[in-house]
Amino acid sequence: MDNVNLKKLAGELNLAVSTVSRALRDNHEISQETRDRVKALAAKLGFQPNPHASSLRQNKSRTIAVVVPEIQNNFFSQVLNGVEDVAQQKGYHVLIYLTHEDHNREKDILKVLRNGRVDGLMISVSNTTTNFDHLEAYRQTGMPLVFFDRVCEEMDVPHITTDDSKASYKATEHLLKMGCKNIAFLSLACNLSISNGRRSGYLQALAKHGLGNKMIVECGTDDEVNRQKIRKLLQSEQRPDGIFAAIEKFAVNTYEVCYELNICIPQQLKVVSFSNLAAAALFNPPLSTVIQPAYEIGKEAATILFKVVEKKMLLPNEKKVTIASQIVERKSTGRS
Amino acid sequence: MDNVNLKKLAGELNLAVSTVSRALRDNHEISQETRDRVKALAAKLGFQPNPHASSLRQNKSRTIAVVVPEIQNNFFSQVLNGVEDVAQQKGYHVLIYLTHEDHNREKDILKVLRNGRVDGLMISVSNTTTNFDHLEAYRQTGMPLVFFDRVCEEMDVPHITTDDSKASYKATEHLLKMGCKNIAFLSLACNLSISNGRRSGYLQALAKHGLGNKMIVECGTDDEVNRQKIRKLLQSEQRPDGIFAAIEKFAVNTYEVCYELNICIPQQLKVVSFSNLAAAALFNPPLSTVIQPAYEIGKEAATILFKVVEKKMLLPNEKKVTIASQIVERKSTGRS
DNA sequence: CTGTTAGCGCATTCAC
DNA sequence: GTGAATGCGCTAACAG
Repeated sequence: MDNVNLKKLAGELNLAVSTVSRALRDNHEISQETRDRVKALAAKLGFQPNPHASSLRQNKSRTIAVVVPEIQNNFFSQVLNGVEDVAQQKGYHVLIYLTHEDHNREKDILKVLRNGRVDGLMISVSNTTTNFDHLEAYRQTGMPLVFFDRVCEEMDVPHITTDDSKASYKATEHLLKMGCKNIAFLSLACNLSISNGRRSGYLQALAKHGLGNKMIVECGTDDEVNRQKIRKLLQSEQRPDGIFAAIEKFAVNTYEVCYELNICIPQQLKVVSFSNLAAAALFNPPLSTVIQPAYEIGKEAATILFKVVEKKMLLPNEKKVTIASQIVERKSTGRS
Repeated sequence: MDNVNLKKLAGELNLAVSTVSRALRDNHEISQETRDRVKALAAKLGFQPNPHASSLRQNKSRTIAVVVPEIQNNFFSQVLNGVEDVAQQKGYHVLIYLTHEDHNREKDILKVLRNGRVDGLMISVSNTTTNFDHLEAYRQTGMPLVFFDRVCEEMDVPHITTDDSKASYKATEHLLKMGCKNIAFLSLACNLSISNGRRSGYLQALAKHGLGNKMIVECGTDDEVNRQKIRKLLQSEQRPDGIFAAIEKFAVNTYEVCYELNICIPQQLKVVSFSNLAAAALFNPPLSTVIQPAYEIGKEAATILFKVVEKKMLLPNEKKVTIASQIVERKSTGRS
């Protein structure tokens, strides 16, 4: 493999390596003529500087890491889309890591990244993460860090989230408005440290409207387990007339159980869910959704991360960015 | 930033840098005792070797690149999931690049990767790619390359695909079996070079059953344009009684138009589509789908790529891997 | 078994 | 304006 490098260019042009290096980086000490010659040859030979050598020398890699629980999920893939757009535009590279909601994987990933492989890291923490030492250790190295969506509120780093609590409040209120008296919340099994705005928005709405009988069912990753829990809920004595699902998956599980038990949506049960699925409109019946601004979150998080990486000052309002979610009302919460 | 490196470890332990390096890599020339001492201190100080230095020195980066048209798409995100699983297990890192179906972006990305940043590359080419010089140039550097899903058949590198043509044949035959006489195919606007098995499977099935009246409608990325084309199709004189969508998006557009025009699925129109959307079962009516083995494709492609990277011989059957898609028949193609 | 030396490719001093 | 020399942190060849 005849790698073309600075030395080779220098040889062909009878110049010093350092001159070539400077010419390519448009250093003003180099004459225009030399710059042009160097660039012409570089283009001709398809020269690409070795990124490891540059990174080693300059102690920066023009690479960021994105750590997410999963990617089989419209929300995170749209976030990644936003991140990649900004990164590509700024000439950065994006490393992707999946934790699969596993705290240990998350720890391992962060450990490996604590060494200059990347210039910065953005993460949405796993829901099994109860302890933030690994994040703290990462931050201690001085490397830029940004949280998005699933944040660690205790840490003083930029957060980019949606208005979970408010959106959740509105979604619950919407169910109440449509006549529900008895609303269950299908919650992510969440530890205390991770912000749990969705749950609190639900509770606040119930409290505000004087409905104390909260029903919170914790669901997880296993579809069959979720269906069992929902089945039990819908067959219980005080069966709810409304369900608010914290994530799309749980709404899907709810639909499945309703088909199975011949429960009519929305007549017998109204359903609303956080979801970024465009096809929710095609469901039977069309699913009312709380749509998170996923792409924007990714874009914003990346933009802020790059600002930190490039040591620009953050404006005060860039330290906690909240982008509003949007409720789309469809038949699943319609009047019977 | 008090970076801990080999030199520092060596200093603290009164050893040579090279000894420390070898100890950490479990070189058998180093005494067990020394190895233990070194490792203990490394663990204590949280030492992580600088990846750029290693990469520069060893001329490999333990990193691969995945280039896909988009990620907002269940198929590609499941592929990525498979890739990441294998990579994480093998201690590799994954760079992700999106082309947004833009040939020029694809070219730029490949150009930048032609310099040792990654040890190998897997790509599903953009549908605007008509010229493969950039891929050929990449391959010329000797770097491992693997195609998946959208391949360039002319090039002699491993291909991992699903049995597009066969699956497409079966899906079309399924529509025929359910009574369709007039089947339209909603096709990706595809150039000739990219394998177009889906279209040929459709045509073969029609030919086999003596139905010559093919109807191929080329759809694209813009939803509204697609809907217009489908609207026109469904309002035409020889309106089809079956639609086979090459990708999920087009099926969604079809449903939207059917709702709008009050066309009943499956009574007036049967619909089947390539799709990896789990929620297709919840559609109104549930959508019959051809499910591609996306996760497996990612896993297999990554496994083969790593084999090539590690210079292992490929078995003959690893050069062209085909993993079967699966048809799931639902109400959208049911008897009226 | 361990130390010394050299060099990966590049950017950056410091000379001239 | 340009060149020579240095070192980023690591691994590998060669000594001993």
